[in-house]
Amino acid sequence: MSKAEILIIDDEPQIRKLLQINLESNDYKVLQADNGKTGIIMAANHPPELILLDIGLPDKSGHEILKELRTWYTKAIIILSVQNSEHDIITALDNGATDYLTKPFRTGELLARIRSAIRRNNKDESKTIIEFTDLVIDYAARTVLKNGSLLKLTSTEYNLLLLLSKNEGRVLTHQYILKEIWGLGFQTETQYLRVFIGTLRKKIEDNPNQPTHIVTESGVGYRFT
Amino acid sequence: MSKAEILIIDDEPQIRKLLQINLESNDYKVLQADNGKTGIIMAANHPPELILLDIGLPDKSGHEILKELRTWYTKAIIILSVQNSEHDIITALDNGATDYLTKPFRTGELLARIRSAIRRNNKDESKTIIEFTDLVIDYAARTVLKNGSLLKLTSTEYNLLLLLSKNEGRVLTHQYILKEIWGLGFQTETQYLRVFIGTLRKKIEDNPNQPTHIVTESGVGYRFT
DNA sequence: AACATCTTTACAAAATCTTTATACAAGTCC
DNA sequence: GGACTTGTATAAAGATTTTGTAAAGATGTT
Repeated sequence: MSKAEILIIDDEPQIRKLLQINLESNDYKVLQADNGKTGIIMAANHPPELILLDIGLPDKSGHEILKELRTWYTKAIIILSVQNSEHDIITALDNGATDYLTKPFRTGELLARIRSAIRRNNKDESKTIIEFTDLVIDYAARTVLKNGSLLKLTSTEYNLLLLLSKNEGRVLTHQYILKEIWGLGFQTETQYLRVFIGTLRKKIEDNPNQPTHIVTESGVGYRFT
Repeated sequence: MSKAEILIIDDEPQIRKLLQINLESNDYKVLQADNGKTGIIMAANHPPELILLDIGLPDKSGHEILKELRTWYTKAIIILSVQNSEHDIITALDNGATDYLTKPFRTGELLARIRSAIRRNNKDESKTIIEFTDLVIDYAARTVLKNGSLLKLTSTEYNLLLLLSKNEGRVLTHQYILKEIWGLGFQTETQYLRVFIGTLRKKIEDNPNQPTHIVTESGVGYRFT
C-alpha cells in the first residue's frame, strides 16, 4: 500500500517540522513548501491527497492561494489559522476549504481531521441510501429512518438534513447553508437557521441538548457527523 | 370497472375500424388518431396504457414519431408494419418499440401481444398482484379489493393508485404524478390531484381523515405505504 | 335524458414558515 | 467579580402557504 501524500504550505519552519514529524509517524508522505507560489507549483506537478494550507502566509494572502488551487484541485484542503480569526475561517470555507484547524492544535485532532477528509475524498457520490449509526437517509425515496421508524420531516427540514448529510464531517458556514436552502438574499437570516437546526435536532438526536449529529461550530457554522 | 386505454395512430380508416371493434369487444377503451402529430398530442394530453403505431404514416415517418414519443412516454408502444419490412421493424425496436405486428394480422395474435405488453408495463418485477394490509391490487385484472370486496374505481382513480402503489414507500412529487397520469402540460394542475387523492382516500382508507396508505408530504407530494 | 366522470370554483382546515421575545453560555472589559 | 457583548437555543405568536372537501358546472357515454 503506497502512502498518502500530504502537502504542507506554511512559511514557519517550526510548524512545518512539527507537522512533518506527526504526519510521517502516522504513515503519511510529507511534502513541504515555504511559500504559496512554490506550493501551487508542487501541487500542480504532483497532486497530493491533501493540502495543509496556512492562511496567514507572507507573499500572497493564503486566501488567494486557496482560490487559485480550487480552480483545478478537487481534493481536500485543510486550513491552518491563528486563533480568533473567524472571518478568515469563514471566507476560506466559502472559498472551498474542506476544514480548518486553529493553531495551536492538538495533534490528535489534526490527525482525525486529516483521516476524515481523506476518507471523504474517496467517497462514492452516487449512492442513493446513506446510513449513519442510527439514521438512514434514502435520497431516492426522500425518506429518513431513525432506529427503523420513519421520521416526519417538513420540506425545509429534509432539505437541510440532506445538505448537511451530503457534506458529512465538513463545516458548512451559516451563509452557505442559507444560500443553499433559502436562496440568495437570505444569507443574513441566521435566525431561520437556528430555528430549523433546533427542530431537526429534536427529531434526529437522541438528546437534543447534547447533539451528536448536528454539531455547532460557534461563530462559523454547523457540522454533520 | 375502469378500462385500459389504447391509442391507435394509423392513417388507414379501415384498419382503425378493425382494431377498434376488436379492442372494444375485449374491454379496452380505444382512442384514435389518423396522423402522427395528432397522435403525439393526444398521448401527451392523456397518456394511454398502450399505443399502437403504424410505422408507415404519411406526414412524418412513423420512426420519427416513435422517437418523439419515447422521449417521455414510458409505457408500451406496439408497431404495425407491412410485410417484408424487416429493416423498419429492426430500427423500430432499436428506437424503443415494445413489440411489433405485421399486417395483415390475426386478431388473436394482436390481443395476445397487447395483453402481454400491458402486463409487462405493470409489473417490472414479475408480480401481477400486490397485497398490502387490507388492499389487494391485481394489475393484470385491473381490480382492487379492500378487505375482500371489490372497489369501484374510476379510470383515473385506478391509474393514480397504480402509480402510487408501484412506488410504495417513495415520495412522488405533484409534478411527477401529474405528468404520469394527466400528461405533459398538466404539471401545474395540482388541484386535480387533490380532488382525486381525496376520492381515492375515501375509497381505500379506513379513516380518510387519518390516511395510512396515501400519506401527504406537505410541499412535496404523496407517498404510498 | 340519465348517468358517470372529470374539471373548476370556493372556502375551511391544517401544516409550515417567519418573526418576536426571552434565556443562556462564553468571552471581554472595567 | 460584575456589567456587557456576542453568539446560540427555544418557545410561542403571527403570517403565509399548502392541503382537503364540498359542490357546482362541463363533458362525454350509454
